[in-house]
Amino acid sequence: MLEFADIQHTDRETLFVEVILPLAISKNYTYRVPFSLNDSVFIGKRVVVQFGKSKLYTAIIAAVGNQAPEKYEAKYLLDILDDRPVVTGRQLRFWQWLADYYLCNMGEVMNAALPSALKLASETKIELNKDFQVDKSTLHDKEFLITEALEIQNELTVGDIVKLLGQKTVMPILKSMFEKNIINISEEVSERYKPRKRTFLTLNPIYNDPDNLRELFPILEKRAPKQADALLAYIKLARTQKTISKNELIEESGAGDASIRSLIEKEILVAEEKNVSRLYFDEDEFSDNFQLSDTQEQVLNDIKQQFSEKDVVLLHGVTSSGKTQLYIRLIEDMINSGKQVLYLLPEIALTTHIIERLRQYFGGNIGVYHSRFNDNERVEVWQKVLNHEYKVILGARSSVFLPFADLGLIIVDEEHETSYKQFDPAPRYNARDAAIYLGNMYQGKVLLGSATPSFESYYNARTHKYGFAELAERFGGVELPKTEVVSITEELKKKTMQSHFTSVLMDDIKTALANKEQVILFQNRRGYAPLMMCKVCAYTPKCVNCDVSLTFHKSSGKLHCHYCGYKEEAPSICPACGSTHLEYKGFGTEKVEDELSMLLPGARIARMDLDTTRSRNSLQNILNDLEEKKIDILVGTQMVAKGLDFSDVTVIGIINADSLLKYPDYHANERSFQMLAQVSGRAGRRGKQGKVVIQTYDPNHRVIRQVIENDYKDLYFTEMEERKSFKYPPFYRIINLDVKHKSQDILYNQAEYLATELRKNFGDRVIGPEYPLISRIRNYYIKSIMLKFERDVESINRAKAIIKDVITQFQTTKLSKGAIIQADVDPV
DNA sequence: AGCACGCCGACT
DNA sequence: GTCGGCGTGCTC
Repeated sequence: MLEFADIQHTDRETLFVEVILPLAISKNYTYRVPFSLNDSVFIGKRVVVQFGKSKLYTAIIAAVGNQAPEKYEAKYLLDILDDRPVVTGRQLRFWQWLADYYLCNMGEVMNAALPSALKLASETKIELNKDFQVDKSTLHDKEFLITEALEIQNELTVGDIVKLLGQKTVMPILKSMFEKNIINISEEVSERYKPRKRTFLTLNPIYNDPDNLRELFPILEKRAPKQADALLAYIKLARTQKTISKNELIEESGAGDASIRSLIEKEILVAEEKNVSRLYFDEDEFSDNFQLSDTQEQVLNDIKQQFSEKDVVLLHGVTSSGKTQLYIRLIEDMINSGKQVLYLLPEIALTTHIIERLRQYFGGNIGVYHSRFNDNERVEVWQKVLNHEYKVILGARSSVFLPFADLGLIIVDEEHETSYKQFDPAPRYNARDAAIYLGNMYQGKVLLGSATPSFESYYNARTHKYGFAELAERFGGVELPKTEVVSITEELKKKTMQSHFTSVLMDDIKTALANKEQVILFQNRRGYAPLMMCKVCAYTPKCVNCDVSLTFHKSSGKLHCHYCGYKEEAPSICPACGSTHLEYKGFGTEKVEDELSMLLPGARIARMDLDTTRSRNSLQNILNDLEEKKIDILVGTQMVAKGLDFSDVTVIGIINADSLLKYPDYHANERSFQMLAQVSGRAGRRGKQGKVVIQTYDPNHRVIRQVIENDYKDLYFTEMEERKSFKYPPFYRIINLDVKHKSQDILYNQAEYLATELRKNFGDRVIGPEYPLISRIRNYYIKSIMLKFERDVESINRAKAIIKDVITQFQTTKLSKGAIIQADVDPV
């Protein structure tokens, strides 16, 4: 802490800083800089400030000035945490853009951007005042309890005391105890980042002389064979890597810690303790160069060519076309020109072999960043990006926030993935879109890659806003899967259906099983049956919160709401008329699994949907089982489509394509279509051509017809061909708004009000709030409004201004403190 | 986000 | 009467 005298008795200029606090508040706050820190204030450094009554926060300096605020007395800055800024000016501009674009506060962006180890918040610590003896008999019960606890524990946090007393409001008690001098209350901030230490071993230089080494071995082998083993292992390791840690040696040699310690005592090995990175990297040189196929080579040149004119290029490459190899070439080019590369992947893909594959190529140059890393690891990556130690970052969506110095290229793989969008806490950003802006800030290039590009990106490519490149064949000449459309109606007529399975699909499944190959069946509904209905009075159980019918789950025996999670016991008699004739309509994955196991008793069937993957490791377990061929048939929802590499799946069955293709809403239809294409892309690997069986009641559906007419080529590919000529409606940009409030009535008014305001400007482009249903999550009712535009930036900005205005109105009217929780726009 | 203040109902 | 609930407003 600084002394009062320090401030008063210097005659230098008084500085003020504006800081970003890691809170959901709309303004930056101004603090006065003590003279002692005048030389060290700098934009982007972290500082400690007191905000509110007692809390200390880590804030980021956003601006420095010398103008004293007029309306209030600024508090002093308490401390500066960094010698050098941890956040660059460019990052701060990126944060500002993100906050504006996604309608949130800078503090919220800061929370998402900084690894939490860099944001220390204070812990309120309570201790006994040792200079003061209390007469315990004068204390109230609660005060007595706290005093007793402190005598044993020395130090408690506010949280501890809440638990101790079993009541929520403890501050008044603490306050009075502080005033009575019984306790001390202190706020402490502590650095949470701790470097990791490791012992490294080197051979005593004497033994670099082979003669000395040769003398040593027989002695060791006789007296201490374990030590000899260890030494041998060391020499073996030293051939392939520069540094050898103690742990590695123990693992390699099978010798114990003791043997290695005696080697150190005998001065054969030299131990040295070093701060070590928590991040794995090996020093292996890049593996032998692979060869690009002619097609790949062409496409690579095509992309480079387009980068000379366009900042963003969309690469549409069918599954297994070798996109990653193109990425590697582009990354190599960037590294050679000294620039950094950001390689974005959806969360789920980061668990796979991609990381390993890239590490092989780029060794210590590559950093991996995602949310499963612990905080210390994340800070290390952050620092290494800041210090230019990493040239390539492989990461999930949050890696767009890393402090790049010179970003030359961003690759967004699986560009269409919805997991690039953050939903729950603000900022509700889409990393793909943010990456495009980021690329622009650094004057770098952005490559969007996907086997099933999102429709927005595809549109942008088609209108020449983005460049476009195509990889239309699979790498290594593997054939694309053959697609067969089967009419359920026909098979019903011929009476060849078995439960939900056509004879065609059944035969294919049986053939696959006979060949020890695997099958994936896709049914985009979980549960057993999505609807229960009384045969007599047509009563359907509905969710008490949301306006949807409840889905029957056989595993729980309950009716579930898929919107809000509400559950109730499935009735055995109709609650409306008392009839016992209740029937289940439609079917979900549970039922498919159920019926299939009756038809194919020998097959090992597993199910993959939200219900079976809810617990931590279950998804991984299912994938492992599939990999190890412990599963013959996997029944699943859209989850089975998500970029997973299944080894021996040769047959994909779409149980009912109509459920995907008949949404009333154009956008939902697009998404379903994409899903269909993604699922189909999973068929056939490792030299085997796959087969996709699409079951439908409606073989005349546009999409289905197209599959047939296009000679069973890759489904998505043909659809995209179709779209080139814009036979189908133009693409919309959408603003999605979710309004939430605890009271249903107020929510309704708010949603109506917002919609009315927007309608004044945009008329019938505003959809809702009647469109989707009110849903209820925890204590909040949520209602969605949608705004559709033909692509027109000016309208979007106007709409955003109106939305911002309404948000402020909501915040300032006492009537309703509901918030617009989401406002999401396509990239501009 | 915290935390205080103020208003209300329900308990020793 | 006060304890504790919750809504509202403020924090440089």
